[in-house]
Amino acid sequence: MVLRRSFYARPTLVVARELLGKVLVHRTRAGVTSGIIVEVEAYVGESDPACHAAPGPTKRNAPMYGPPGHAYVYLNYGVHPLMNVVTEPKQSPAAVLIRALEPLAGIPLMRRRRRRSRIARRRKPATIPDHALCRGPGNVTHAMGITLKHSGVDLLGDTLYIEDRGLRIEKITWGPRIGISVATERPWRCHASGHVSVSGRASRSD
DNA sequence: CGTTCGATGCACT
DNA sequence: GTGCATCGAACGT
Repeated sequence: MVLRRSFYARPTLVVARELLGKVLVHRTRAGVTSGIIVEVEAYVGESDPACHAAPGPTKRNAPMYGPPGHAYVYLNYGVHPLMNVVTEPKQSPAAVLIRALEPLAGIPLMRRRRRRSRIARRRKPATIPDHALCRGPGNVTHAMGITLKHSGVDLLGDTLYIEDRGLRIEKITWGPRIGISVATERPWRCHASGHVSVSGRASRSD
């Protein structure tokens, strides 16, 4: 069943934890891709220096100031769209970054998308293992076909959404968020402990 | 094993 | 003009 608005309209750290085990689905003309969410990060409001809402409202971060249950997608390093899910009940700018999935449906399509992505095109052909297709936030968006055009999209629509399929991830680990230089003491990243599709090296071994 | 570094585009100051 | 919530190849140890 597709997650309702009320799922997202809760404190960001709660939504982050609850997103583990849920299934992200994207339906396109090319086909359906989906995967189990196994790694996320919380970015919580203007008081969080690592959150894109820290400088206040801008054109880019506008979706975070809107209703929960929408996507906030932005381009990172000129190469990678990163996908967030907008959270919190009111006009409180916060979101959860989707960092890794365990691929379920559309694995051949994911692999095709990864191979034709800008970075992959420059290097020699190498077969990407299934479990690495959506490992890392940039890889998630490439494999799922998520672009900047999805920023602001309602996740209660019928093309990009998140489902509860009754999966329960028992063991999770909280730790510092990756790739940021401020507020590194806040343990606002969580992932399925020891999962092969989780990004980072030390992270997968615990 | 570990670290460094280039690619690349857009929003923001 | 600057600086990224990254990726992975290429190098050093």
